[in-house]
Amino acid sequence: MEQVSMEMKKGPWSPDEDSKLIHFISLFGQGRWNSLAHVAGLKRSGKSCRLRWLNYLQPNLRRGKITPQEQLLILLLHFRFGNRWSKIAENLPGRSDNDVKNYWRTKVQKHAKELHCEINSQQFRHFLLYQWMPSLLAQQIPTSSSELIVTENYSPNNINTCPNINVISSTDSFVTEDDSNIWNNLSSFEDGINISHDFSTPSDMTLYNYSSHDEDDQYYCHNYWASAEMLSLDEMDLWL
DNA sequence: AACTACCTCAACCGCGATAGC
DNA sequence: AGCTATCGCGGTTGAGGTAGT
Repeated sequence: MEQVSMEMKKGPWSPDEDSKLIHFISLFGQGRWNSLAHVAGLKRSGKSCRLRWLNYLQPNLRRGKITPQEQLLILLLHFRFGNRWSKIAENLPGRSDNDVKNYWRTKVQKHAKELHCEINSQQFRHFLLYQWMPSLLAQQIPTSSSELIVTENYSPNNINTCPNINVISSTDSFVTEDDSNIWNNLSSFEDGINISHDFSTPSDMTLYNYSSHDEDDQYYCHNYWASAEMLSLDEMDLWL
């Protein structure tokens, strides 16, 4: 049983508590959080110690705003995993499940509210797939043009299921180290989805192709062709 | 400068799963 | 097998910061 809550300190952690926790984790490692809190002389629950460590103190945590690449990945992975924040966070090095959850709540849910639609509705799903995600993608593409056009060329009726998809990330001219990491992380998808890089595409035109997956086990395929002047969107016309 | 609204994110809570006895 | 302790996850809250008026 957790220790009686009235004995426990709550609220923000002090620098002294942080350094105690860090010190004792360096001595004994993570886990056995209640014992750790006790031996460290912290008047905190084991739960509180664990949370403080995982979400704030552990090394290699990334600070600052969620990048467009990370946002895109969160949206993609949410199609795949739903509200399984820790699962999504596994694919975002340096981000905790709390970070992902906070992003979803403060940005995505807020946007759904502004659009007056349910977060899980087909309408909002289409907004994510055909407006938000292309715009995030566009932010990753170096462009000399100040004007970036996003066109929509799809029919909801053409959304097909697809059990086995190759996902081509981009040409080498656009692949940054971060991009590579993100798309490689996607290769951890199961169910036959894999990622590959296509370096044969002309350097002025990039094919972005990804799949998503909803709660009804439907796969959706999407292609983006992007150049410096234009980002066009087309629904992949395949059904296997 | 003061007030308000909004945003961010750290931290808490409840609950289910798991481990250990 | 059953009980208890602990862990981990997802949902939620609220303090503090910031932008707008």
